[in-house]
Amino acid sequence: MTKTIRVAVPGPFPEPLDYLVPLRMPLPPRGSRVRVPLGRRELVGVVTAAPTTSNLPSDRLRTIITVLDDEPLLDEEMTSLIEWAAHYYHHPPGDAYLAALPVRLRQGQPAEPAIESAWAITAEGREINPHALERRAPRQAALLEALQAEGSLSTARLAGFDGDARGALQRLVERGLASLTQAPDYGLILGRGEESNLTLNEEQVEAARAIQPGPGHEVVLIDGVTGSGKTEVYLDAIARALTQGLQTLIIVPEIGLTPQLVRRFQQRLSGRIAVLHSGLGDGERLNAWLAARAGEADVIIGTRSAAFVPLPRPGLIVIDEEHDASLKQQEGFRYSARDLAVLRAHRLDIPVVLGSATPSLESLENVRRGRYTCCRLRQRAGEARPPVIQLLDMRGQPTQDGLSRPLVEQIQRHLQANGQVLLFLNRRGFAPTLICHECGWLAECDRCDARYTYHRGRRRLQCHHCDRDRPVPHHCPSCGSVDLRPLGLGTERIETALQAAFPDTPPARIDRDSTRRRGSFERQMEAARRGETRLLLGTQMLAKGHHLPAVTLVAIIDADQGLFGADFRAPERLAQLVVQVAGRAGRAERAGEVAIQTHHPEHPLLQMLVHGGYPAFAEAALAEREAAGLPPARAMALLRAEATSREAPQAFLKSALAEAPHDPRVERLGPYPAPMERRAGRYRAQVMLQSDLRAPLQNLLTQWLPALGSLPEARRVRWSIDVDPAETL
DNA sequence: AGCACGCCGACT
DNA sequence: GTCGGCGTGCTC
Repeated sequence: MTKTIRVAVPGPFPEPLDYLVPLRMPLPPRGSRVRVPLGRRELVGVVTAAPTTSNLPSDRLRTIITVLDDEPLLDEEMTSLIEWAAHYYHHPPGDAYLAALPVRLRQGQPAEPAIESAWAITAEGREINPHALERRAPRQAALLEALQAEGSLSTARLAGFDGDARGALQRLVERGLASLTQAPDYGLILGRGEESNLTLNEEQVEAARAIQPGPGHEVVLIDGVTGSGKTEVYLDAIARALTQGLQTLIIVPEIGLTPQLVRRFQQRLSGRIAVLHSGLGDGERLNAWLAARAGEADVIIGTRSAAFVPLPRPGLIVIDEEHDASLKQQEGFRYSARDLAVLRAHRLDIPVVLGSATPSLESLENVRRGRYTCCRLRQRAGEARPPVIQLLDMRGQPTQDGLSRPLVEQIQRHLQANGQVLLFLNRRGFAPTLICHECGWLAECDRCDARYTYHRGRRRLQCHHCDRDRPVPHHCPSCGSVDLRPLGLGTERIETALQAAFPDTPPARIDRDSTRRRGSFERQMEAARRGETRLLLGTQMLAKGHHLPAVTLVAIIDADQGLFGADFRAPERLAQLVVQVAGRAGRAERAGEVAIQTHHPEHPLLQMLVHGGYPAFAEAALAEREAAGLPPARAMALLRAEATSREAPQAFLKSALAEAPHDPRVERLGPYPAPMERRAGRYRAQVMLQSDLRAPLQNLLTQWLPALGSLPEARRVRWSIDVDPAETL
């Protein structure tokens, strides 16, 4: 009798599909991969169950092609985590399963690490004096000497020897002096476990004490101002996990996973470290993942997708910069790495640490409700004093390409005092658009409800919302005038203005355009760290986690764009940005200054930040969300739709809403057009669902969504659901 | 999602 | 007469 198994295959299937396993094959257990036929394709899927019966008659079931893993690739903890996430985020389980695996495993390649060949010294080889060989076989002698010193030589190491090293080694093998060995190469980094030269201060000791790796679940929020040494607290806790023989998973935002951070972990921790980031090749990713699964890696540092790394001996999970929006996947399987990590820690019964200088309102709300323990770190290292924030009122001020007089003078002062200045503007290019001075024509993208950004260096107009890129017109397409002028501010323009204002201090511009080349971002930051660059200017990239100890002045060129954003989280983002950027200043003995240029100095958000800092802002923002009935006070989900016609998304959402089960506890808003209705040639609209409690909203979605696919209007749109959206755009 | 089938328009 | 456009439907 043949057996039936349930297989999660990639595709829009709400449930795994059933297949037969022929008698000659071993029955693959839950969590192992199989290759299966689907239509006329062959796919890799993950076994989720071995049911006794199928919903379909067995003559309609097809037979699996091969069993790819005899042992489960994913243990029960992983399979149930993935299934929970697929259910919670209303994403097809097959896609969720495959998204959780490294590409190579998704493609059906064996779950085996790279094998490294190496030549090892034999007992006999140790006894021989290499010089005895020297005359007739100098190459063998050199290699034997190296083998005696190093124990073994990897293939890569052979490059350091002259001539035919392989041949000479072969000779040594024949003489029984060396042997060819094969060992898995997980590509792990070996920690050096060096002692710290600084001791934890009182606050840090208390925070570290709140984190007890190993059995016992607790969520610890480390609310620590920049420079307060959050990382030292992590390192202390990770070191204790290591001594207990337990693994630590550290999740950091994409931009925060720098070589600098990895070096620091390597220097201070004593275990074997696996790093998982986007720059890795498929093979390296697979190795790191397998190292974690095999328990070979003691510490795993990774970005969002590392939330799905298997941990056979888990002891601790750390989420750094827990407020960062990049921890939420923005398309496809829209999971939050932070929320999943907290869930995992709960299920594994281990502690999880959330760290941030500007915690998310979600986490602060959890602290308020007593779900999370909060440790505050207010003391900055080296007695550095908190920066002084001041608002520069731009109203009626003459400006030179966005720089007001007072700001120019302030920069001057800092440069003369041998300080370092960092200017921040969250818009790259020269100007956000080009305008005709004669008729007012604006360079607008024809595929988006947005303007072209003028890039003067490249002499192009570029749309930052789609891939459009075109030459700058010589004259106005509307009236023919040649008087086309840049309108608004971008980093290129500020760079020009700085060059003019400070001819003796060349500015370094750091944005996506200037750091396109591989490694150039790191190089520029390194130059800044050494103090070679005194004047830095850049976007978001500049704000995150890079230590620039000599910065004395930080300027935010334009705070106004963040004050009036369409997204309800825009103020939160601005506040976080201001605080993070401000944290770059005054880390050494000098107190830093922060200058914020704005046309709305009286704005309550800015006032709050200047006078009460982030805690005051967060408290006010939480109260506001409560009053407005927005997250984290209430649960939210977004049904989005997009199509090439303006009507189709609206029509789909309308009939979708008509199908929605009625529940007075779930509020519905819309359909309404997305804040930027047209993007990359597609019109977008959405429906917002909100509820005081998660459960009714979840239940409604569970009942509602399966029916949406069969709506006639659904075929004219691309639609998706976003649970706990990070952005409502 | 991917891939077939099928039914209408312009072309070697 | 065919090549190919993308609407429609299915995959255990």
